Amino acid sequence: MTSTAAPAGAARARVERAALALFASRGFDAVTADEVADAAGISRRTFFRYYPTKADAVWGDFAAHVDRLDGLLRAAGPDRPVLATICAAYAEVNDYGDDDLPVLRQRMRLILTEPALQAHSQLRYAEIDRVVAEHVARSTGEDPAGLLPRLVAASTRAAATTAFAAWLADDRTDLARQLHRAFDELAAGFPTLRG
Amino acid sequence: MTSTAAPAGAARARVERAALALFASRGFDAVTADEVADAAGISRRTFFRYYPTKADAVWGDFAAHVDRLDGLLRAAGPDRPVLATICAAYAEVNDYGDDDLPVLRQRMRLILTEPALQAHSQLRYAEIDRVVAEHVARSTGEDPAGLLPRLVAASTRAAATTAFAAWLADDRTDLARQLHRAFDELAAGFPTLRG
DNA sequence: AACGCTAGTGGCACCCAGTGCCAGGAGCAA
DNA sequence: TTGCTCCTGGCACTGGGTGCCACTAGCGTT
Repeated sequence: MTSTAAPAGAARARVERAALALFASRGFDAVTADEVADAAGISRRTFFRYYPTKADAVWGDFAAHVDRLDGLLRAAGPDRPVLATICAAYAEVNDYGDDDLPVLRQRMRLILTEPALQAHSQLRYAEIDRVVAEHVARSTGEDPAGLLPRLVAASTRAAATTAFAAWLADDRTDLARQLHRAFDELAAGFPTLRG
Repeated sequence: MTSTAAPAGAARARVERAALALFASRGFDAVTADEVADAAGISRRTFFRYYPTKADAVWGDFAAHVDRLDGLLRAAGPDRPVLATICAAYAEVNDYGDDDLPVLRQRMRLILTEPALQAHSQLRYAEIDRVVAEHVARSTGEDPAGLLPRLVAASTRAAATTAFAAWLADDRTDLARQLHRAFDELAAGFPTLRG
């Protein structure tokens, strides 16, 4: 594997691109794993070695994503408000270059739209929540399994996904702005509701 | 169907009880749909007519649940704070008698613990979010698809599920208290984080 | 050059969730 | 009895996911 004709992760990347394209054009359920494998030039069996489920092909290397988020949270100064730190970490982790933005849009549109992917996303979100809850626990000295860390993790993740949805619906605004809008509402206890 | 030997929904209830018991004792994935059907005394085919997926057998009549929530939100006075209304509605919908509490515990433990059910829950939560977001939209005059209604729906649902988790972890407190703790934190913008 | 080791690959068979189709059978009305 | 309707169960089929095994490519050893 170390150095075949193509570099190491090339096949994986090809699979991911093929999967995204097929799912986006024909719908997640209407595309079989065989078709994705064929389009990527590998066998069905190998496809399921790259990605344990069909849904995982949409997420790419999500573990690295979570690791980056974890690193950002651990590196954040303890003086900063916790919610601001989490918002900044979400924003930075999802700060793609202009070339990769269309891919991110396609990916998020699928995840937020297709029921099967929507369901699967909960499992991925749980990994994020774990990392965020641990950060809150470190910051406050509480048990990561306690109410507050879990609540902050779940709420901020709700804010993030809502921001993603708003960003998808409106092409003109950028993601960071939507994230800040959502987190500001959350941090202030939804002042708009009282107005 | 109108009146066979047993009342109409008896078979459905039997399926639900059998499913809950089997899933709780051996794990959701380790139990096949055939086994649940056998235990309930019906055929596999009929099982899938009662519940479209194996996971749905755990949720029982969830549509009625959502309808009740919707009714409570629509009936709430407009003078009351929105978050308080939502919290009260969540509490009332989940206010079971002492006899049914063990069933609720079993159900929620499965949903929050088993990965497959965790994933499936996202689809059910989406129905709740729709109803809550519409309520917020009615209260504020905004578009139900806008940022604020979606954000409030997602955040309050996060608070509710977190309260459920805390309730499951601690047998002594009741669910309503946990719901209020979580919603109070949320409504105040997590004051504990600043203390 | 021949040997063995290792790692990735693909084919095959299998299990299980979910679905479409069709053949009964129970109840009811005329 | 006949016809209609609704529920049920059996059967076959698709598709996701997995365990097993055989093959091959690369690489170091002798």
